[in-house]
Amino acid sequence: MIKIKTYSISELSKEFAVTTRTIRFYEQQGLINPSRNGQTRIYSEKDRVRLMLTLRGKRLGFSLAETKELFDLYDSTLEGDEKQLNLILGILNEKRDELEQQLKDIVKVQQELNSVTERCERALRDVENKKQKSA
Amino acid sequence: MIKIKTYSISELSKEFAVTTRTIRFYEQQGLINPSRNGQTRIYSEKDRVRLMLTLRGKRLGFSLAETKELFDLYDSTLEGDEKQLNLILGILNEKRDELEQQLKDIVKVQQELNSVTERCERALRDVENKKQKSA
DNA sequence: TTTCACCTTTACGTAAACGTAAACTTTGGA
DNA sequence: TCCAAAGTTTACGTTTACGTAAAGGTGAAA
Repeated sequence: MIKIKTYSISELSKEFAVTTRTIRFYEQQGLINPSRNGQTRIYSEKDRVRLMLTLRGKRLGFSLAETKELFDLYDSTLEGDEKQLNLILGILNEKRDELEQQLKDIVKVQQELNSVTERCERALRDVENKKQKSA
Repeated sequence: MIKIKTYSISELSKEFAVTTRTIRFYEQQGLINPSRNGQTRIYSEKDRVRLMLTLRGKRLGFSLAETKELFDLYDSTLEGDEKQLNLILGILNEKRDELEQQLKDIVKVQQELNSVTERCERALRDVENKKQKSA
């Protein structure tokens, strides 16, 4: 009998710093699929990974529906027919383009942040200089 | 008399592919500040840039409130005292960290997308092989 | 002059992503 | 044996970011 590591809802909630409400909500939206021991939810490693991926997606502004779509795509790659598989590849390419755009956006915002920081540091030096003079 | 380029709401709405409702909403939230000709809004280049930045922020999952905070920070760099300026620099550093995290997230998701794509292409080749055999 | 495009305000509606409260069961310790 | 901790379902509430009428002003072209 091989034992596979499982997790309780509170364990996952602590590990990822989200409420149990959030985790149950993700299940309701079809993002995770824990098994049950009676009423109690039991989370597998796969559930844990999907939770992690869901949260990572969130940080990138993915909606839960988008993330679920990707999960469903992934699951269907093992059984899809040719047309289905080509469709999936198309969607994956779209996502790839989105991510490319996001990368560009991030770089631009980083540059803007740097420019604001410089402006701020200049202003700070000006204040210092004034203090110097008035002393 | 120097003429400065201005924009109507529908011009901006077309350029950035958002509804006029969206643009007015952003104004209501304090993100842009068009002047008026009678009732009609007149957008300056600064308004246009802020709209652009707001939309870029959105693509990165920034809330309108967060973006507004950055705009306000930027505006206050020219008049802030020392304490204020240091506070701003602190917030900027936080944002920088967030962006770093986002960059890492993007790279990971890109890798995952690639892995799904490969899996998908393998499945596609398998289908092809089967077709070959049965022929 | 009237029609059309474009602008306005006001205001209720909505989807997403949870928060929060109520009411209940289950289970391992003191 | 009894309590506290952790689990459950149900369901209404909340915030964000707009959508979607409704009702009206304005200026130019036909």
